[in-house]
Amino acid sequence: MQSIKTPKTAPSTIEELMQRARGLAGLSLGDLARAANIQIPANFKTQKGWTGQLIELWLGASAGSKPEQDFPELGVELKTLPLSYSNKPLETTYVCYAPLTNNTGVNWENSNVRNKLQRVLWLPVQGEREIPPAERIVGSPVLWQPNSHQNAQLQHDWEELMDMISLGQVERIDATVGSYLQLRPKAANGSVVTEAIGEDGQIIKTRPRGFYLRKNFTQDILESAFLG
DNA sequence: CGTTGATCATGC
DNA sequence: GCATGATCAACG
Repeated sequence: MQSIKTPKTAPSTIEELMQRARGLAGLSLGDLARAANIQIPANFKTQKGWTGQLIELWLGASAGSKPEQDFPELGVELKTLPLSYSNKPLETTYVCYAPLTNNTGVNWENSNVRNKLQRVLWLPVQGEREIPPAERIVGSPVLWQPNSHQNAQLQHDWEELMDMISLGQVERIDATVGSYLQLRPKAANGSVVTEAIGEDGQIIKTRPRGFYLRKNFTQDILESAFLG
């Protein structure tokens, strides 16, 4: 393995970001972890976000739990994407928390979903569970922006879901609603609750929800990128 | 076997 | 509890 090192600063241009990302392609997560002196888990049962955090380190993303893009100055969100042997996504992609109350004035244009998805750097990684994390190979990065059709469908899904949330139907939303986006529980465990709007407009307690991208959608994104 | 709902680690 | 990074695993 060559003498590559983790960057100490964020990339100042998208081209610099892409060069860093392309430099990771073909390397294993074990290569990257060892070079950064990071312990490698045998599986992800207790460290589900390990890959994403490792790649963030290697690309110089600003760590933190702020609800904004990974590279705010570049307007780029970073997402790792676990792929099967046939190069299809093995998991859905988390986008952001879903606001369940105080949504007056929130629209698609100023939504967190749109902000996050305006420009995404996808970094595919082998994801089959039988491949130990250390041996999983990083793929070629894909810089994506939604085309007009994708943007329209995302907006449609977002509006449908947010309408249901605002109309007190959050408990009637399951993961089948939405064609690109879906809404699913997002919490440390089942005892975590937050406020939402109930059927009669009253405040209720419910499990926090997050927006996710369906696998079929992220698969389309990858295929389009590699078909040119 | 694919999807939905549940869950894990971390920082504040 | 919120928000980041996601994958796990029970179930239909």
